[in-house]
Amino acid sequence: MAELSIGELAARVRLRPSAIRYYEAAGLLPPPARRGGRRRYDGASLRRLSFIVQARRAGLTIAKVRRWLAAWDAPPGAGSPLRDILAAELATLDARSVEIERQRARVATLLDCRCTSIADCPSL
Amino acid sequence: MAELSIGELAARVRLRPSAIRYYEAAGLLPPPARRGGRRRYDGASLRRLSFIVQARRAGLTIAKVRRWLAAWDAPPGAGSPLRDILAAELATLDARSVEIERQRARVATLLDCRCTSIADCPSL
DNA sequence: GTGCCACTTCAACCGCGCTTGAGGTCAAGG
DNA sequence: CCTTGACCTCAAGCGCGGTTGAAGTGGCAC
Repeated sequence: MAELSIGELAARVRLRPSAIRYYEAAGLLPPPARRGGRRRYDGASLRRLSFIVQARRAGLTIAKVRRWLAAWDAPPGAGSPLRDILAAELATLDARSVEIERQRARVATLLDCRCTSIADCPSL
Repeated sequence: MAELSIGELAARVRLRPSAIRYYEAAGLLPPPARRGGRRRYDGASLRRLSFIVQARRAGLTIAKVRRWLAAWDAPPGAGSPLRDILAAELATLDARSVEIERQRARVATLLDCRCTSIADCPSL
């Protein structure tokens, strides 16, 4: 698995090649090595991409992921606000989590109560 | 608070009036009563809209919210798969929750480890 | 009456996150 | 040699979730 084509890489993270090219153009993935004009990826690319995919699935925007990776890629100690950025991300992740938990509670409530309309539900 | 204009209603849920008109056009909110051509909302509208806003903040798409409300609005017992739909929603909410928790763990890991690049992070 | 502001409709536009299509290249298999 | 298929670039298009702008109306204060 030393080297992967864009198609193989895409298959590993369940994306389409077009999405990977898009991420590259968006500055999330560095331009990879090429052979015969075609992109060749390695294990590091795969790990970075996996991280991006996870972040996207957790609801982060492309812009946030980019800022994040950029902070991470910056020379360590070069005044990078990495820890602040990460901490802020933790906070927004937690906020999302809270919203979801709230909605979950509402759904559970609706399942329990026998009211006939959301607008009239007494427990809402 | 018996009657609300669209602007007042919007203020209560921190939306813009345009978003409320959009929801109405999208079939999430029933066309309200009018006075002098202007929409007039009551407490039931407010509760329904609050529910919609919460659902959106929890990450549900407009289409899902619509299907959901539609199932809820259907005559009770008329073969409405309400409980199934709600159960499915619970599952997707839980799935989102898991993704977020995963990402949170990754972030925490990154904060802990001192690696210099995401691609090289040993604990990823 | 005359501002003025919130409201009305309708169509057009926007940013996001990709996907799709046109038109071309490259490498392998028969 | 020829086809097949994955790849390349670049531009355009799409679905979502609204926002914005134009052109007009309602109702209240002065």
